[in-house]
Amino acid sequence: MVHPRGRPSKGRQVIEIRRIEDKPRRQVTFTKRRTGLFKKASELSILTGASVAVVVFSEAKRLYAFAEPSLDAVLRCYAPAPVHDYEPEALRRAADEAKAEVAAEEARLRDVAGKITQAMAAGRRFWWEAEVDALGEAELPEFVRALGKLRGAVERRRSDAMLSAQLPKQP
Amino acid sequence: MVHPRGRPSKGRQVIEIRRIEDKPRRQVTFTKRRTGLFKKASELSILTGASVAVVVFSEAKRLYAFAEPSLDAVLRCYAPAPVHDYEPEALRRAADEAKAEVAAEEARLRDVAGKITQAMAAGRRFWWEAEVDALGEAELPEFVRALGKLRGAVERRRSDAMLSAQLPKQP
DNA sequence: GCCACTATATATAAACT
DNA sequence: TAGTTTATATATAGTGG
Repeated sequence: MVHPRGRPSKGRQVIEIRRIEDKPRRQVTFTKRRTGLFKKASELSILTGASVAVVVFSEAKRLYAFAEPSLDAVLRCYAPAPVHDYEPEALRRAADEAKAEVAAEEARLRDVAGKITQAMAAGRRFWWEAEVDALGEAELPEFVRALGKLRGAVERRRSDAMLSAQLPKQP
Repeated sequence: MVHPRGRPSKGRQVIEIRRIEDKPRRQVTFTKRRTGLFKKASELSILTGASVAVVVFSEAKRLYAFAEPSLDAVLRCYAPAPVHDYEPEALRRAADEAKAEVAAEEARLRDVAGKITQAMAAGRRFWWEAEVDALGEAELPEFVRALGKLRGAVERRRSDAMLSAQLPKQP
């Protein structure tokens, strides 16, 4: 990089906040700012304990999403604490009760989730004017793949916890 | 503001990205960064034409949301073009009918939107997880049907009217 | 709790690879 | 088409009103 005369870069320039007409520039800006937005969302969640969800639907109809707390964080809340054999009967009974409570709450939340699913699917269609067929699996963007991986992690974590706790298995 | 000695401010300090334990500081940071996040989301949408939705739940269980395009913006897309006085009677009648239909659907859709918000609030830890399950389904929720109906009706009426009025092009 | 301020950390537009 | 660099615009931590 030789810049014998003049500056090596013009540095960041002011841009008006309105649609970027130049397509390549728009694409680059989309990528950079989407990354930045997700980072900010993550930091907000971590710093303040808020739950944050961000969904971005590009002009190219690609879906990107971020949500915190992550599945892992949620699991830490819901996974039963390891129960050791040497624990007193009273403690174990308490743990069992807590577990039942968790299971009930989980079921309730899943029910809500079902309703949310429908609403979100419908809402996405509405807000972003996606074509009906765009809702198909033509593209399984990174978000979906990531969630699939997380799901795997969920099950691993659960079975690990149960093994170490020597608890009877759950669905 | 008198600071005869020492700097008037320490300026922005580096902070680790982890939970802020001091409650008042956490609250202030939440407000500032939430504002910043929404601004970034807005800019991303405007600059690149992407659709963006951001939902934040504070620890205090308060809901903040941002969506672009907004419900209003989307409705503006579907609303029929303004009808001018010099337009033929047939066109104006069709446009009026379409407008009435739009108004009715709009009211209904607002109601659904409210439900979505509530559902998201209720299930904040699980909605994205639930969405994964929905991705394989080909079901058409009532919300989508309503939109399709609305759009179909508007377009049909517009083109019918255009034909009968023999107008050369759309606005 | 909400603005204003300042100094500084961070994000990013352009250029370039 | 994506990553790296540079200079600069923007966000924000800490402070006081």
